[in-house]
Amino acid sequence: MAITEPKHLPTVYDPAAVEQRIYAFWEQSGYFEAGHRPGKPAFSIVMPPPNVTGMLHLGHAWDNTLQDAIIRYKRLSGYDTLFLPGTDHAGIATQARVEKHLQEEQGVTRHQLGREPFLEKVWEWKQKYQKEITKQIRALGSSCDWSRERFTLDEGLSRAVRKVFVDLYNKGLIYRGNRIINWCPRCATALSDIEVEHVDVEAKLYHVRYPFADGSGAITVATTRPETMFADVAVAVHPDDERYRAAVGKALKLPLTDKTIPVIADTYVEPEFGTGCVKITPAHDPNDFEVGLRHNLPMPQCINADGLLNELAGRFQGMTREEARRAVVDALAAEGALVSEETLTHAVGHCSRCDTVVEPYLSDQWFVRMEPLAKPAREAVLRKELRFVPDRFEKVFLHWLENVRDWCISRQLWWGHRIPAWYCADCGAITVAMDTPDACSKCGSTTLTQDEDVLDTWFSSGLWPFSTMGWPEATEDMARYYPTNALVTGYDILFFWVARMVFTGLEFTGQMPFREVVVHGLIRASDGRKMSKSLGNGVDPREVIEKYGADALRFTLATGTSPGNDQRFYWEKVESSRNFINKVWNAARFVLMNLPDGTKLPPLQMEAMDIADLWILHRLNETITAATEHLERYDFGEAGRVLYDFAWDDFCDWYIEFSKLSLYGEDESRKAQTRAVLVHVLDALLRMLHPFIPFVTEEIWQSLPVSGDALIVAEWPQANPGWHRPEAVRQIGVVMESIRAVRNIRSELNVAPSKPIAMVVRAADDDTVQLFEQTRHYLMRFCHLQSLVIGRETIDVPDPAMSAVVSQAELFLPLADLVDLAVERERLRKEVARLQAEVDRVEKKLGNAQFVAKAPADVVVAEREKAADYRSKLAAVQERLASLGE
RNA sequence: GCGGCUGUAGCUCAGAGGGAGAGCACCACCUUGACACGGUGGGGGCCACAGGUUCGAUUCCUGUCAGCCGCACCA
Repeated sequence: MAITEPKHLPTVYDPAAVEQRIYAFWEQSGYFEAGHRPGKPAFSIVMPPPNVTGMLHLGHAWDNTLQDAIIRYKRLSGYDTLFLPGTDHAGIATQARVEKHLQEEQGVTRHQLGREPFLEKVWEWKQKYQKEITKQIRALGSSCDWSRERFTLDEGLSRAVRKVFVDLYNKGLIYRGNRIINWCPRCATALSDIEVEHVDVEAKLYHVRYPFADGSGAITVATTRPETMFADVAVAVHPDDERYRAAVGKALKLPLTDKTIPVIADTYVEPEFGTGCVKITPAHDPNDFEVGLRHNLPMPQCINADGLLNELAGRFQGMTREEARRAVVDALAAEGALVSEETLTHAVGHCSRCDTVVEPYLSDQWFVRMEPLAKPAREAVLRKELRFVPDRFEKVFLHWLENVRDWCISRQLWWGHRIPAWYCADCGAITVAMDTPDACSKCGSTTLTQDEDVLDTWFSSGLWPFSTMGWPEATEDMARYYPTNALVTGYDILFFWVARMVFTGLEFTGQMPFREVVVHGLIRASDGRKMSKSLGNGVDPREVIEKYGADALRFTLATGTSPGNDQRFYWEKVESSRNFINKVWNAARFVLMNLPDGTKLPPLQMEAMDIADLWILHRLNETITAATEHLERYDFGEAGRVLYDFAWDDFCDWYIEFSKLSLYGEDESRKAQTRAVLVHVLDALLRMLHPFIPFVTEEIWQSLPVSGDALIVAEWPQANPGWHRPEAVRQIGVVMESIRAVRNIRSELNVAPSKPIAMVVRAADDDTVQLFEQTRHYLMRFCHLQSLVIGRETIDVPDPAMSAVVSQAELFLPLADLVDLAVERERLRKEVARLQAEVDRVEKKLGNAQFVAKAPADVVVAEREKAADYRSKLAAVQERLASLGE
C-alpha cells in the first residue's frame, strides 16, 4: 500500500487522512475474512446486532470496540478469527419509529396504509439505517467479516426461527393460552415481563364501601384502581380473618352498577393491608386472575385493547383509564361509597419503550414454557460451562433463571417473524408448520388463516449465535466457529438476550452458544446520568471520530473503566487519548527520522548494548507479560494503562532521550544497535497497541523497516527470557535518580536549564564509580553539565555547593553565586526528616520479631535492603548538614 | 423484602495484604535538533466511618452511613 514518506510525516497525526484508507486496505486485502488460516485454532465472536431503529450511540461504540480489541488481539495471537456482524429488525422499536415517521410525513397510520405497503416502508427504513450502521461500524475500525453479515429477518435466519418455533411447539414447550399479559395500550401489543419497567409511583388507595345485597351493612375494600370495578367479580378476604368470617359467601352490591358479587375467602389476601378486603378483577390484574382461576370466577373485561373503558362501564364508557379513575372516584364520593383515601407508593408497570402505564390484560397469546428450558441452563452455568467476566454477574443471571415465568412471545405487530401457526376455519384446530400448510392437520380443510401476530424480537435474537452460522443446516461455519468463544455485551440485556441465547442454544445445539460472557457497563453523560434522547445529552460517536479520530474514541472507551462498571463520557478523556496517539506518532517520527535511507538494521546483540538498551528491553519484557495477562483476562483498562505508561514514560521520556546520545554521536556500531533497539521496541509496542488503536499503529508500522504484510496480521510479541536484566534496571534507576535530583536543585535555585554547571560525584564504592563513568554522557546531557568529576571518599568536594544524596553516591553542585546556605540547610533538614521517618518506619518493622518470623522471606530481605539504603542516605545528608555548620 | 455495585487528590477514575497512583485541572520554569496534542520541576489525599482477622489492612471479613442499580411484592 501507499506509504507516507517518513521524512515528511506531519508533526501532528491527522486521523481523517489515514483511517478510511487503512480500513479499505484491510478490507480489500481480505484480512477480516475468517477461514484463511485453516491450520490455526478458531476464535469467534458474534456481534450483538444493533437495532435498525436508528444510528449507533456511544454504547454501541464501546461494545464494538471491546469486541474488536479482543478479535485483533486473538488475530495477532495466531487464531483464525471470526467477528460476525449484523443487525436486528427490532420489531416494536422499529415499527414505532416508522409509524411515527409516517404520521409526521404523510399523516397516515399503518392501518390506513395496510399491512403490505406498511412493511415496504419499514424495509426501506431498514435499508437506510442498516447502511448507516455498517458505515459507522467501519468508521470505528471494527475488523468484522462483512462477507458473513446477517440480518435477523434474512431468509436463513427466518427458517431458523420457524424451525425453533415448530420444534418447541411439538415438544409442548410453546403453547397458546388465554392469560393475563402485559399490554401496552399505546403500542397496542403484548409485552414480555422484562419489557415492563416498574416505577415507584405515589398513588391513592381508595377505601370503598361495597354494601351487602341484603341490606345488612357493608364491607370496605381498598383499591388503587377503582376504574376496574366494573369488571369486579368478587371481593376476597383471608379465610382466617375473624372480622369477615361471617361475610364469606354473602352477596355484595357492586356500587355504580346493578350487579351483585360474592364475598370469597382466599389466602392470597393479606389481612393487614388496607382493609383486608380485596376486590377481585380477574381480567385486569395478574393476582386476581389467579384467584379467579382458583374460584372458577367469570372474567369480564371493562377496558379494551385501546385502553378505553367499554360498555361494561356504563356511563364511563369511552373514557381513558385516568379519566375513568377520577370520574369513578367522584361518582363514588357522590354516592357516599367513598370512605377514605390514603396515599400509597407502589410500583406501577410502564412500557419500557413508550413509558405508557401497562395494562394487565387477558388475551389469547403464545407462550414459551420456561421451566424445562431454564433448568438445564441453570445447571450448565452451575457446572461452569459458561463463565462471566466479571464473575459477579453469574449470580444475577442464575437468580433470574430461577424465577423466570413463562415467556409471552406473540406481538400484535406487523414487523417481525410471522407466527407459523394456521387456524382452521372448519374445525378450529391449529396447524403449526415450517412452511405454509396446504391443509388443516386435523380435518384436512383448506380454509386456513395464518396467525396475524409476529414473534417477540428476542425470540430471533436468542438464536443469533447459531442462526447466523447457517443453522439448522450443518454448515462448515457451525462446525468451525460454533460455539463462539466470547460474547461481549452490556449488563442491561443479560436477561433480554444472553439468557435466551443460553437456553435456546442448549436446547437446539446441545451446547452453550459461547464460553464466556464479557460484561461491560453503561456509558453515561459527564454528570453521571444516562444518555438519552429526551435529555438531549447523548453524544454522537461520529462527532467524536470526526474531531479526534476513531483511535482516540476507542482508546477512551476501552481503557476508561474497570470490568463491568459504568463510565462517564468526558471530552477531556478523548483529548487525552488523542494526545497519547499523537505521542506515539511522534515517537515513530523520531525513530524514522533517524533511519537514513537504506538503513540495514543489525540483529540485536546483547554484548553490544549499553545499560539503557538493556533496561528498555527488560521493561519491554515486563510490559509484554503484563499486557498479555491483562488481555487474557479481558481487563482492557489495565492492559491499556500498562502500555500507556511504557510508551510514554519508559520509551518516550527516557529511552528516546537516552538514544539521542548514541544517534548524534560518532560511533557507527553503537548507532546501529540503538536504531535496532528503537525499531524493535517500537515494533513490539505497535503490535500491542494495535487492538486499541488500530489505525495509527498500522499507518506507522507500514513505514517501519520490518517484515510482514500488515500489522493487523502480524504476530503478538513474546517476552524474551534472554532480556531479563534486573541489574540494568537498578543501574538506570541510579542514573534517573541522579538526573532528577539535579533537575530538582536547578529548579529550586532557579538555575536556567540552559546554563551549564559543574558536578562532582562522590561514590560509595568502585562499582558505583564505574556506573557513573559508564553513564557520564547521559548525566552530562540531561543535567546540562559543563564538567563532571567522579571519585570516591577522597575526592575534593566543592564548597560552597548544593548537594543531593542518591543510592550509593552524593552529588555536589558548586553553584557558588547561587547557594544560600540558610536555604540549603533548610532543604537538607527536610531531607533528614523525611529519611529519618523512612528509617524509623522500616526499623520498627524489622524490630518486630513477629514480622521477621512470619512475613515471607523476600519481603523481609526487601525491607532490610530498604533500611540499609535509607540509613546510608540519612547518614550522608546528616554529615553534609554538619559540614555546613549545623 | 432479596441481591449487587460504588465511596481513594479539586474533577473523572485505576490500584494492590508490606513504601498512596494516573489523566485532566492547578503553580513555576522551558520555543533542548519527535512531539506545546510537548518537556522539566512542584503543590494537593487520617484511601467514607466503626469494629474484626493478620506480624502488618487503604486492600480481606462484619457492621454503619451515603449514592446508585437490578429483582420480587404491593388491593
